[in-house]
Amino acid sequence: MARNITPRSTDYSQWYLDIIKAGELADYAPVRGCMVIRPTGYAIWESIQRHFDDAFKRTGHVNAYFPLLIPNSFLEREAEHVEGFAPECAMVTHAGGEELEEPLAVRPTSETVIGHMYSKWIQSWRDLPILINQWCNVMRWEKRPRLFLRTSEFLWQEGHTAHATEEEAREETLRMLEVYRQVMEDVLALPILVGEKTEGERFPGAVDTYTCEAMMSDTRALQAGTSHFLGQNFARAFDIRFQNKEGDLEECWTTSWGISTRLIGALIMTHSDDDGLILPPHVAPVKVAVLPISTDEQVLDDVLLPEARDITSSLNEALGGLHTFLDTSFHLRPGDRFFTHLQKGVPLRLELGEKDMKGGTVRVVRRDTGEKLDVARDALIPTILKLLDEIQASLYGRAKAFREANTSKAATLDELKALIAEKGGFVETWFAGTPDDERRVREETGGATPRCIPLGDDSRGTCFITGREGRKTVFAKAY
RNA sequence: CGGGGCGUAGCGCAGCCUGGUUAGCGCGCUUGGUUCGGGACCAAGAGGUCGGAGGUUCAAAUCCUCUCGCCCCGACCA
Repeated sequence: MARNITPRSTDYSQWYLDIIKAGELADYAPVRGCMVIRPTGYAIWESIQRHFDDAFKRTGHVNAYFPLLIPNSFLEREAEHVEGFAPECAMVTHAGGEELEEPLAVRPTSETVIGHMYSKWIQSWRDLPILINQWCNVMRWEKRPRLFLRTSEFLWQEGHTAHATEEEAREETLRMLEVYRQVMEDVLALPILVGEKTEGERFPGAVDTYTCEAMMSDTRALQAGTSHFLGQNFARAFDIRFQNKEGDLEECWTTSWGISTRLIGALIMTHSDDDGLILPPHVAPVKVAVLPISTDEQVLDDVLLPEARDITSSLNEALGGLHTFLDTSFHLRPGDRFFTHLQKGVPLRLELGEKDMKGGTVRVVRRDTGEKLDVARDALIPTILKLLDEIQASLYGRAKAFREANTSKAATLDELKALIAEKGGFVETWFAGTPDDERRVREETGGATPRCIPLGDDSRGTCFITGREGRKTVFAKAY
C-alpha cells in the first residue's frame, strides 16, 4: 500500500485530517463538532498540560475547579462579555424532567462564575492576590468545527487572578504571556510572535488582550494562547471588592489567560511532513521507540529482547520518565512497525537486529530528517540525549526560518492585498484603524485580520487605512 | 444561516443518467502458507435490511416526493 496521507501541497485541510487519522490522535464524536481524543492524542495533551502546569506552579499559581453550568444571568452582567459569548453558548433549559426557571449555560469560559466566587472570598487587601488556574472543558457552539482547532467542546486551562492594583494585574497579564511564550517555544518548538490585540480582536470584556501568534506550515496564523487584562470590568460586574490598608473599599483588578487543545493542532500544522506527525522531543510522550527485529523467536527471546529491555530501562532513567516505548508487535513486518511510530511522530526510532548485535551497534533513525546512524552500544544513551536536543533545536529553527521567510511588509492596502493573495504569511503594516477599518481590510483582502501589535516595538508609521500615525501591526489570514 | 457536494461492508469508492438473475471493487479483518532492516505476496473466507419513510412499476441502490444526517466553502470564533 502506498502512502495514506494526502500531500500537504495538494490539499492542506485533507493533509491535516489525514495526519490526525493516521496518527490515531482524534476522531469526530457523534455530536456535531465535538471530538474524541484518542489515547495517542491525549498523551500529547497530558504532556502539554504538565509543562504548562509546572510553569504555573513556578509562578505561584494553584489549581481549583469551578462548575460546568453557569446561570445565564451571570453571563449577562458584563455587557460586552454576553454580547461576545451569547451566540455560541449551549444552554441547558430542562433538568429533572422540568423546564428550568433560568437557563444554564454550559461554560464557554469561567470569568463569571469565578468572579462570583471571588467576590465572596475577597474582603481584605490581605486576601490578594488570588492566583488560581483551572484545567477543564468548555463549550462554544462554533459554526464550523475543525479537529483540535475549533471543536464545540475543547479542553483548556484558564487562569483567573485578582489583584489590589492595576500595575500588579498588568504585570500578571504580561508575566503569563511570557510563560506561554517560553513553554511554546522551548517545549513545543513553536516560534511565537507575542503582541497586543487590536480593539476588534479583543476578548469580550477585556481592557487589553495579549496573544501568542504562531505560523502554520501553510503560512496562516494560529492564535496559540491569550492573556487578558480585564481591568475592573468583571470586578464591577461581580462586586469583587476589598478593603485597602486605609480602610477604603476598592474594586479588584483581574486577569485571565488560557491555552487549549488547539495547541495540538499547532504542533501538527507546524512540524508534520507528508509521512505524518513530527513531535518535538520535549513534548513527545514517547521520545524513543525501540524495535527489536528478527524473525527468529529464539534470537528475539535470548538476545534481542533482553538487550532491548536493557536499553529501554536505561533510556527511561536517562530521560527521567517512561518516555521509551519497547515495540514488541512482532506479528507485524518491520515496515509496518516503522510507519506506526513515524506517523505518530516519535522523534527517534531504534532498530535492534542481529546485524547490530554482531557489530555492537544500534541503528538510530531520526524522525525529522530520516537520517540513519549506527551508534556504538556503549555510546548509545549519551548519543540519544544529544540527538533529542538536536531535533528539538532543529524543529524550532526550521519553523522559525519558515516564519521569517513568510513575513513581509506592506505600506498600502493594495500592497497588503497583493501580499495576502500571492504570498500569504505575516504582513507587517502601520495601523491605527477602528474595528470598522479592520472589517474593511478583512473584506478587501479576502480574510486578513490584524493578528497583533508586536510587543517591545514602539516604532510608528503612517497607517495604510487612515493615514494617521499608527503602530506596527501584523496582518495575516488566521485559523 | 447562505452556496456547493455526499449518504452503498470497518474505511475509501464504483454502479444510478438509460430500472432487470445472487449488488461489485480496493484497503482493512479472519485462517493457512511463503515472506520479513522503509508500507509484501498467494490462496481460501467472514462481513450489506444500498441513510430513513412513502410512492410509481411485474420488478427500485437506480425514477418521483418527503425526511434525517454528514462533509466542504463563506459569515462567527481559542
